[in-house]
Amino acid sequence: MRDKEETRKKILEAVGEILSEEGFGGIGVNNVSRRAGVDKVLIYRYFGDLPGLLREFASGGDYWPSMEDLVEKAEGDNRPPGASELAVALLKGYIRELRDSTSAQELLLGELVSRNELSEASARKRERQGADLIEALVRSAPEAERVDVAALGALLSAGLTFLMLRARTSEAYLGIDISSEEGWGRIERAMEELVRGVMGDDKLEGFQY
Amino acid sequence: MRDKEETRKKILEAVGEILSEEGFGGIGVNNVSRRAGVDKVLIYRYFGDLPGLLREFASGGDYWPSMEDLVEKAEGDNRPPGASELAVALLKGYIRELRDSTSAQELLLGELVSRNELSEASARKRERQGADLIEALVRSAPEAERVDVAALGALLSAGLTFLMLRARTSEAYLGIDISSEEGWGRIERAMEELVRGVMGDDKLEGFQY
DNA sequence: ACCTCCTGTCACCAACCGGTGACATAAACC
DNA sequence: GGTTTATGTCACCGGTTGGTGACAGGAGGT
Repeated sequence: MRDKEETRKKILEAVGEILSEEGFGGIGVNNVSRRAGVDKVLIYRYFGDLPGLLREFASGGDYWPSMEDLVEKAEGDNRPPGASELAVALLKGYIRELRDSTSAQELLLGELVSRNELSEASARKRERQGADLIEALVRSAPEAERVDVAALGALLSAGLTFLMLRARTSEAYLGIDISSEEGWGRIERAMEELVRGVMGDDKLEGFQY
Repeated sequence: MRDKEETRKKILEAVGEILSEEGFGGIGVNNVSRRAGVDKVLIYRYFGDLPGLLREFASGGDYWPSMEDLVEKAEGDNRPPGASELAVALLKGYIRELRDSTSAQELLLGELVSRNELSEASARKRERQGADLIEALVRSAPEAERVDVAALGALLSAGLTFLMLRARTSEAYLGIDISSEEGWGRIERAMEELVRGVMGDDKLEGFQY
């Protein structure tokens, strides 16, 4: 009868380990309990069932880059420039952060393949963060009345996310080598061009003349 | 001792049915044989093992919209306009075709979640088709020297694909309602703006003045 | 008629899945 | 000290997975 909280922590940690090492498919009562060095019946006692465990993991996890991280990573040390630069920096920060976090990738993949389980909690959490981010971007973008910033952000971040997930099992996508830094450079540059083309300084320069 | 080819066909058809009705997760020797009304040992005799069956299904399937379909659906009845209009039309055709084909979605999802199985064959097939399409687009686009058309196409089609897969398990993404036609209208319009902003007629109009 | 070969049927395997009931044991309270 | 209560252990359940060996039966060749 040592430490209930300790055991709970070990179980939750095991979920994170499996997620980042074995992937979404490795999640299961038997595997989690084995990895945590704990009897699986404790999972049922402390979390109800497997979905309950995943729900708790998803709601309490720090597996996802916070909006503050992204903004910080995005702004760097120079003063806030135009909205297009901010958007580009945010998206770059997003994709770089995501490329480093295998558990975030697995979570994303899990949300894609099946609803119910851990999907809802983590999806809701990220949805809220993302919506905040978009809202902040809309506020700082004068062209928000002209273009649908939310839809643009959704489409571009979705594209980056898909290519990231895709890179896990495939080496190329439409001829782009998404397993190399060179390929990701092309992707980032294309993203930058797209953003600038729509809300970028091209048009601002035009207004200046 | 009736018809070996008939049995093979029934098995392959069962794979397709499961894919479109139960999803990628429903694929399995037992399930396939049950649905085909056939003993599962025949799967091993005729296809070696499960990966072999999936490989054969993926290589022989017509589950994927051909490039001709897309171009046809894209061009409609007016003469080929600018490259940006063609690109927009192609992407719209792609996403509409994909939204209708649940088996294509499942295949895509399967490629994302695990390599090896049916992923390689179908991925290679689509990769080839997609690369052809991009190549055709590059040829018809005078701005191909200025912008990386392949990277743009990859990013945008990836974004559309992700949102499509996402809509299967989630209702919203970054505040966009991806379960409604209204939300998809916003996505399509955003995509159109992005393409036009980079290789669009905005700039061409500018040149006319 | 006989023998061979191929198609199809059936029972079975070990390993896994999520989940449960019975029981030991150690701490906490009286 | 004795009793209660919560923590942890163990064996087991039915059902699923991918995969295999033995055998029936019908078609074709001789």
